[in-house]
Parts: sequence; structure tokens; C-alpha cells
Amino acid sequence: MDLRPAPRQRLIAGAIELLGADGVEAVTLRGIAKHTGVSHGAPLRHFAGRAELLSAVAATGFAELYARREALPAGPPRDRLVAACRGYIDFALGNPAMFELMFRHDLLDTGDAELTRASSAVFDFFADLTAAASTKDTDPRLIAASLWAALHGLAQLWLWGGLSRASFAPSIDLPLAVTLDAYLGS
Amino acid sequence: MDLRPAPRQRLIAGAIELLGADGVEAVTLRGIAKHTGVSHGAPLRHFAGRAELLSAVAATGFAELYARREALPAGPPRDRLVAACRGYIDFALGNPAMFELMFRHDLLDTGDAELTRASSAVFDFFADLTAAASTKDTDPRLIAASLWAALHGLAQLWLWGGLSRASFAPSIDLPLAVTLDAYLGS
DNA sequence: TGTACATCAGTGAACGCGCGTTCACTGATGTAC
DNA sequence: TGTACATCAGTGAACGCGCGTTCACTGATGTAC
Repeated sequence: MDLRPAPRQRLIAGAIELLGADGVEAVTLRGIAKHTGVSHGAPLRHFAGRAELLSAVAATGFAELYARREALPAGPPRDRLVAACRGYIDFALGNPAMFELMFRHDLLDTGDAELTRASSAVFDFFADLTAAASTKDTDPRLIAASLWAALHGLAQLWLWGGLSRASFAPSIDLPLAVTLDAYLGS
Repeated sequence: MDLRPAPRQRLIAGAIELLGADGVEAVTLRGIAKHTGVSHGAPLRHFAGRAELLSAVAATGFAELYARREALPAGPPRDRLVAACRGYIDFALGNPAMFELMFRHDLLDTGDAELTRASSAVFDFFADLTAAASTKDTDPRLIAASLWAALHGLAQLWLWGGLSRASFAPSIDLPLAVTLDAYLGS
């Protein structure tokens, strides 16, 4: 039995490490190869090109986000949804480079099956949770998408720097509470 | 009197045109020079480097957004704010490459004075309008930032493709209405 | 048990490309006296 | 009015760089018979 991680996995892991350390721009095929400790041509034995490798990396980002549902507290759907929303923001702020990459369609292969599957799983889970938590008449998928957009915008503007300039430092707790109350009722 | 546009303005105009036609990746110093019809070294007579030129371009994006306030309907603040929100989304969807560039801090000079001024003007106007329209107790700047984030997230996810997958095609009218109602009361 | 072959991961030199940037230079325009 | 100089916008050759990608090759491991 071979316990060594498959080369493909080692490259993805190396890319994730490099991404966290040096940001999106650093994640080139040559950079990943160097960081993983192989020659610069090696990655192309396992990925068709940069977009395919980065798509695999981004898919792990969505997968990690999806995996965080396990850590949600038991209890009423509303509490679980609130925790999930905080989880989304926490993920974005805790992994800014990964979060950025996950939405950089110019670097990813939009048609990548695993990436599509991983990102859909996140939204579907979130939509289901919203449906369970919602007490309003509006279509729950509409609420879910609007809430997701609000969270996403908060994360993006926070990382961009716009919110801190609007005197929200050092926490997005307040705007998050406003958003949640607005959508779910206080 | 010299009516020819200053070379600096010609380069910015050329960059805007190229940006709209071929996207953010195409807006290199050499690409802009070629599109503007000058030799590839010429831009460096007027800009210290790529980041400075792109910052000037992004500043025009914020300036155009700011200028749209002139077209807002007269009337109650609430109506004006709703129109401003639609205007933000319209701008993003109508100028996707410019909108992307405006928030690509990796390509811009974050310290650029004109860029900072232009983007602050947009947020300040939006915050003032929100304050005038708000009937809630919450700090208007908090409402404004949360609303801005919601709009921004809608635009980003829409351009990314997430919202159409969540069955919102072909319009963001519904999530926008939900967002506005949630923040301002229906 | 031994031989022959196939597969797999990785190597390292090389390719062409576009990039930002430098630099000496040209030619036109403006200005001082 | 004429001369001398300064400024300005632009040119085009050249530089070094990192990039994705190709390619012939090596060496280890697995498999068929």
C-alpha cells in the first residue's frame, strides 16, 4: 500500500501553501513547482496547464468552505444560518488569497467539473439552510442569493479596504448583524 | 489655445477604450501604447509606470460613477437612493472590465491621491443619500456601508456567474428589490 | 526466478513570447534676450 | 527679426525577466509471461 500522497495532491498542497504565503500572483506553474520541490516541467505531467491546476486549488477552497458545515452548532435553523454567515466571512478574511482565487474567473477553467461541483455544493447547502431559517414569504432561494451577495460584498469590500475607511474597523460584526437582521428579522 | 487633448488624457482615453474592448488583462503599458497609436515607450513619459496609469484609469471609473448622481431624479431621498443603487448595478454590469479594474488593488497604486479622492467621493455621496433616506435608528453610515456591500456583492456575483446559476437570469431586479426593502423597509 | 516490456514521475535544456523599463536620440515647439 | 537655448512628446533598439510549454531523456517501479 502506497501512503505517499499522489503527485497531483502534492502539487495542489504546495500551491495552497504558496498561495497563502505569497498571494495569487505567485501561483504560477513554475512557482508552484519550485515551492513543491520539483522541476518546473513536472506539474504538466499532472495538469493540462495552469488553469487546470488553479481550478483544482480553488475547488479545495470551496470544499473547505463546504466542510465547515460540520462545525455548525446544532439548534434552530436561524442560529445555524447565522453561524454559517459568520463562517463565510471568517473564511474570506482568514484566507484572503484563496478567497480571491476562488472568484478569479480569468485564472480558472470555468468549465472544470470538480470546481463547479464544489462551488454548487456550497450554494446549495446555504440555500437549503436559508429556506429552513426563513420566515418570510419571499422565495428562499432569492433570500439566499441576496444574503450571499451581501456577505460576499462585505468580505470583498473589507479585503479591498473600503469598509475600514468607512469606520468599521476593527470588525465587521456590526454590518453583519445589520445584514442578518434585515434579511431574517431581528 | 491648444485644443489637442494632452498626451496624458489621450493615453487614459486609449486605455479606457482598450479596457472595454479586451478586458483587464489587455491593459498593459505596451498594449495601451499600441492602441493609442504611439510607440511602446511613450507612456512612460507621462506615467511613472503601469500602476500609475491604471490608477488614473480607475479614477475615471469612480468619477463617472460619481457623475451619475446628476442624473438622479428629483424627489424624496428614498427614490433618489433607489435610483442610485440601480445606477451602481447598471454601471457594474454595463462596464464590467472597468468595474473589475476599479477594485483590483493588485494592479493599482493604493496610495494614488486622485484615485482615493474619486472613490471616497462616491462613498461619501452614497452615505449622505442613505442618511437622508433612512428612517431607522441604526447609524446611517453603517446602513450605507452594508447596503453598498450588498450592491457590490450582487454585482460581483452576477458578473462572476453565481447568481445566474442560482436562477436569477436575466435580471437582478428581484434581489435588488429584496435588498432595498430589507434595508429601508418596504 | 528471470527476462522483457510498459508505465510513471521527474529532469533539465531549450523555445518563443510579452512584459516593464532604460536610453540615446530626433524633431517640433516655446521662450529669452 | 534673429539667434540660442530649453522643453516637450515621441522613437526605436535593446535589456533582462519570468512565463507557459515542448521535448528527448533518465531511472524507478510495476506487470506479463
